[in-house]
Amino acid sequence: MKYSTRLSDTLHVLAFLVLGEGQRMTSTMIAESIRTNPAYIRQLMSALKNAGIIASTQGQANPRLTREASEITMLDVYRAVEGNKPLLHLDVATNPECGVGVNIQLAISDFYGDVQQVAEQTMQTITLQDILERYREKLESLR
Amino acid sequence: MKYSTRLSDTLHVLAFLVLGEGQRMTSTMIAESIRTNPAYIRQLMSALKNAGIIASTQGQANPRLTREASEITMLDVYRAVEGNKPLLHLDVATNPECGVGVNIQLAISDFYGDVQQVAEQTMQTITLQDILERYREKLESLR
DNA sequence: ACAAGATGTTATTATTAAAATTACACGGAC
DNA sequence: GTCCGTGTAATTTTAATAATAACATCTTGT
Repeated sequence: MKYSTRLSDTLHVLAFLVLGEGQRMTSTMIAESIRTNPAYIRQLMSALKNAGIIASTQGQANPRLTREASEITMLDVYRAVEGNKPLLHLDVATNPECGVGVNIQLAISDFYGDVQQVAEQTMQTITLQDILERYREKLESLR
Repeated sequence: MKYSTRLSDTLHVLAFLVLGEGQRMTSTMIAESIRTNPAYIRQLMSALKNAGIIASTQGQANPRLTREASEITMLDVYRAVEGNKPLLHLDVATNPECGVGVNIQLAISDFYGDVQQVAEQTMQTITLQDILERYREKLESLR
């Protein structure tokens, strides 16, 4: 399949909202920056809205954060647009008649849980504010 | 796309080799446990061989670990079969004429690197031995 | 020598999750 | 009421993966 870029794209949307503060951002404008289509952007924003991260009003372009950028973590965004999708994937199609196979996958599952946990802990320490600051540093380093 | 189960499948292969110690495992036998086909198993084992984790001889079924199970980490296996594939994926197709877009992805990239690093550090602490022990615990807890 | 059965490798096809696209109901502002 | 926007569902296209097929090559046993 394709790799999912939902987290990247959604962080991009959020950063764009902050950077364009004051302006009323339409899904079409945002889509142009990401080089995708407005419907996809609206899908991502719909997920953000369900998660309580942004607010918006139908018919009118005025999406806005519901809390400070420093209070929105990468994990919040991941959960909003990827749900509980894990980073590593078990093989759930092993031979059920092979007890070895089934139980090995169960054992592996435990350790994948450990990896998932540290990844999520780290994602929880990274905020939209951090990303915006890093963005500004990138801009400055170009001069 | 499909989710990659190469890491899970390859750990499965390695565990199977240890558990069936003494017996000469053919790719066909292993494939039956994982419910897949022998050619796929041979591809995974070829990657393990290139990484120096197992040894084998052509024409003859005698794959074997080249070092103790306690010396083979989940990260070793990941690198062998997935290379440098990251867990989180940037969107590299953003609009290059939008400086905002490009630089935001660069900023995000830095933080993905942090997540990747803690995930890999954790994978490095998990050994094949750990998985085998957990497997045995799973078996016992069934009684 | 040669047949059987295994590995090692490449090429092709099928599967599947994701993004792209299309369509349209609905809301708000002029 | 028209225009432009959001919200959402359905469909199509794209791309990464596993499945499959094909075959060269090696090892052992007879």
